Amino acid sequence: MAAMRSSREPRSDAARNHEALVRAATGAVHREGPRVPMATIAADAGVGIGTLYRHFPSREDLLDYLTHVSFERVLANARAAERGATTAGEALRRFIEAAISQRNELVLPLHGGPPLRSPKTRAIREQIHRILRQIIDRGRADGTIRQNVTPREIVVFGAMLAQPRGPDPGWDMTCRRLLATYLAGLGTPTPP
Amino acid sequence: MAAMRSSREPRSDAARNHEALVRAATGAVHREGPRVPMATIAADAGVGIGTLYRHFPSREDLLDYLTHVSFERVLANARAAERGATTAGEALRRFIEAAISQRNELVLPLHGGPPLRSPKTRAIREQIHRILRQIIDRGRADGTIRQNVTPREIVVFGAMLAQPRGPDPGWDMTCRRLLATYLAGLGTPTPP
DNA sequence: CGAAATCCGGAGGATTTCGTCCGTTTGAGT
DNA sequence: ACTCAAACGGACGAAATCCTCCGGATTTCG
Repeated sequence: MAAMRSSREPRSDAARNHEALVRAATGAVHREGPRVPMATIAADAGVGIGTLYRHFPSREDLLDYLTHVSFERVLANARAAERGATTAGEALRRFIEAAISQRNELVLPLHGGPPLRSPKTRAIREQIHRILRQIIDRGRADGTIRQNVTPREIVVFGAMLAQPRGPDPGWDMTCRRLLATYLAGLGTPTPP
Repeated sequence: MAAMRSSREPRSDAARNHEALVRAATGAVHREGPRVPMATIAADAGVGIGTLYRHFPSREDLLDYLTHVSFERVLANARAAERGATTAGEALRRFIEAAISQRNELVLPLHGGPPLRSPKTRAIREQIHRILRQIIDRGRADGTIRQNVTPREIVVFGAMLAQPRGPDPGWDMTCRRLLATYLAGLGTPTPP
C-alpha cells in the first residue's frame, strides 16, 4: 500500500551518488560544522557541485535530510534496545551505546536553530520518546530506575556523547566512564 | 612584580569597545557558530569592522581569546568550589553548576579543531585538572566518590551541559536532572 | 542497437565575506 | 584650550562561496 511513485525508481548512478553525498556531507559537517562549503562536500563525494545541488536544492534541505536519517537510526536503536534487553537499565545502556558507536554517522542538531523544520522528523522524535517512556516506566515499576527520569534526558545525554569531536585518543574511555556513572545514578533513589 | 608594561594603559574608549566586542562575539558564536561573519560581531558590538580587526587581528585570535577567558572563568570556578564546599561531591556539584550558570559567557571549544593553540590556555587547563584531581582524591579517600573518576570526565560533563543551545524552555530542568543523576552515580561504588 | 529520459559536471555571474588602509575623531596630558 | 598619540569607522579590492544553467554523458527500456 505504499503510495504510488509518480516517477520511476532513481537511476543507479543517481542512487550511488546520493549515498556518496550523504556520507561525505556527514563527515564534512562533523569536521567543519554546518557551514562547511558545499563545494567541499561535493569534492569529498567525488561528484560535481551541480550534482550536489540537484540532490539537495539548498544547504538546509541537506541538513534536514541528514537530521532525518539520524533520527531514523536513533528510532531503530530505541526499538532494538527495548526488544533486546531484559532490564530497563540494560535497555537504556544499549540505547545510548548504540548512539555512541554510530556517532560518525549521526547528525543531531544540538546547536540551536529553528529546530526540526520537518514534521516527519518531529514525528519520529515523538516515537523515540514514547519507546523510552515505556522503558523508563517499566524500570520505575520494579524499582531499578529512579523517579523523575524523562525520555528527554536520555536522548540529550546520548546525543551529547555522540557529538562529533576532533581526533581525541582518550575520548572512548571518557565516554564509557561518563555513561557508567550516569547509569549508576539512574539506579539510585531520588533524594527529596 | 608584574612585568613592566611596554606601553601605557589602553584608552577608555578602547577598553569599552574591547569589552563590547568580547560580549558580542560570545553571543554571536553561541548563536551562529565559530564561522559567524566578523561583520555581524562588529555590528552587534556597535563598532566598526576596522575596530574589530584592530582588537583581534584574525578570527582565530578572537576565538583563542574567548577560549582563554572562558578557561580562566572555569579555573576560578574550580578554586571557589574547592574552598567553598565541605564534601567532595558538594565541590563537584558547585563546579558544574557554576559552568551551567555561566553558559552564556563561556566559549569552550568542544568542536574539534587544533585544540588550544595557546600554551597559556593549556596551562590553565592543567591547573583546573590539578584542582579537580585533589577534590576527587579527597572524595575517594572518604568513600564518597567512586573509583576511576578522572578530572577530564568532570570537565567534559560540565562543558557539555554548558554548551550553547537555542531557546529551549525545558532545558534548565533537563540540565538539573542530568546533573543530579550524574552526581548520584559519582557516589556509587564501581562494579567490577 | 537506438531513442528518450535521466543525470552529470563545472563554467560563470551574483553575492557574501574577508581583512586592509587611511582620513577623521576622540581621549589624555599639559 | 591645545596638542598629539591612539583609536575609530567604513570604503574598498581580493578572495571565497553560492547556486544556476545547459551541453554532453550515461542508463534504461523497447
